[in-house]
Amino acid sequence: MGPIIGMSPDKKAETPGKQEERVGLRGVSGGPGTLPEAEYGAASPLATSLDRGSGGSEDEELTNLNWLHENLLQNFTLGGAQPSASPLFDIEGDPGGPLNASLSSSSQRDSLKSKPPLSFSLLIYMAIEQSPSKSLPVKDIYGWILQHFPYFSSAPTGWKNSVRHNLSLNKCFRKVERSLGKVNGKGSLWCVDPEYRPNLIQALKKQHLPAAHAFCTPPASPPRASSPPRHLFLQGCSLQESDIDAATAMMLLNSAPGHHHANPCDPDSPLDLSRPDSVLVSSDPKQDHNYSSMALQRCSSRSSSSSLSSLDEGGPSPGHTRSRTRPRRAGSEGFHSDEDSDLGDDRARPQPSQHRSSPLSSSVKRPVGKRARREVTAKPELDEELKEAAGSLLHLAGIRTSMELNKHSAKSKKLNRK
DNA sequence: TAACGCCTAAACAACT
DNA sequence: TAGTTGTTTAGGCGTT
Repeated sequence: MGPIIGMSPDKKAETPGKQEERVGLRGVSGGPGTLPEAEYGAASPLATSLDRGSGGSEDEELTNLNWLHENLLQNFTLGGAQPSASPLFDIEGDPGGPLNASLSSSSQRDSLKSKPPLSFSLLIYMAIEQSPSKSLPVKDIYGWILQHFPYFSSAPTGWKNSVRHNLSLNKCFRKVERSLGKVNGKGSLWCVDPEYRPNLIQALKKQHLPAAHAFCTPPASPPRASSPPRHLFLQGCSLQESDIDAATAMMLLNSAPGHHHANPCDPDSPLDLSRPDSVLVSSDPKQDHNYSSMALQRCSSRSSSSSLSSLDEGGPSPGHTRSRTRPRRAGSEGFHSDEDSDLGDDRARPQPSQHRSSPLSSSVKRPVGKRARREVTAKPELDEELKEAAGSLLHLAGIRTSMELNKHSAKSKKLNRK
């Protein structure tokens, strides 16, 4: 998994030195966008023990960890509303957070200059999810990315093209008609298709899980420089998969009816935490290294064998091999569902561009029926279940992480004695 | 080696 | 008219 890495700024030589001027994320001026100030200006409750105890030998890893730490966790925190309210943010017992100290390290400066090891799909997803309305115009997506990833501020404008390309091509994102979402301004609002949100979440998890494990268990061989950790390094090395699941649940909590803002795409269908398969968690280690749509399809297929999955209704269907038979160009990016299967084999064949470039194509090509089906899951009585489930996960994450921290600190003491 | 995922660039049309 | 937005195509690279 490293197309991003492969196209690192080093290769492209797209990292001018002016990045140094805006090392701190908080130093980035408020971007355009509708994001609340809390998302940008929140203090750093996330300083990890690693930030403080970073050794020079781990600089390579810390660069990436800090990158994720700084760029994602501090901002992608359950909507960014109250980051410090989460157990995951408090367990360090350092509410203030040595952000400045952290940012003073050269590794973090480097991390901010590095291209984020996340696909544009996930960047867009995070941007949209962090927006109060769960929808953003392209310009605000630009702004969010610029805000959180200063790398792009000095990168050639091609990345914007890539963003638009992703929005258009990636089925995870839906365009909201201007009449619904935005009266003024140019362009449409973009939101995350709730049907694909589990996929995106899964992808997000797949980004960080492998390395999280790798960090919990010291790697036998030094990590390759070309493949930095792609994970959300939550609270140092003490995270386990369940913790990250909890973190994901926290993230999802932001989408819960009682917590999330109106989603123009699907205001009534938050991710159903009461359904364990809503968040596709794979236990297959192989899938941890692949957040591709195929992996997700396999994953959903697997999970669907034991229970009814939301993706079973609207997502990839078992044995669906569309992406293999279809020219990869047609929607090769992003996460696929059986949306295409709804259309039959028509989509399995190359289609003239005229079909897709229809003025109404973007709004018509997405089946409406599935929306109605999904609404069934959005029962008001599920709200409490959602909250309880997420709360339990939060609690579990906090306790577990604290326990792990204690273990970790005890281990550190042992080492210090030696 | 092929398939796949992702990124990048480019072109074009539509819109503001 | 210029800039932005959205769509599409093509090609390259890395991973599996």
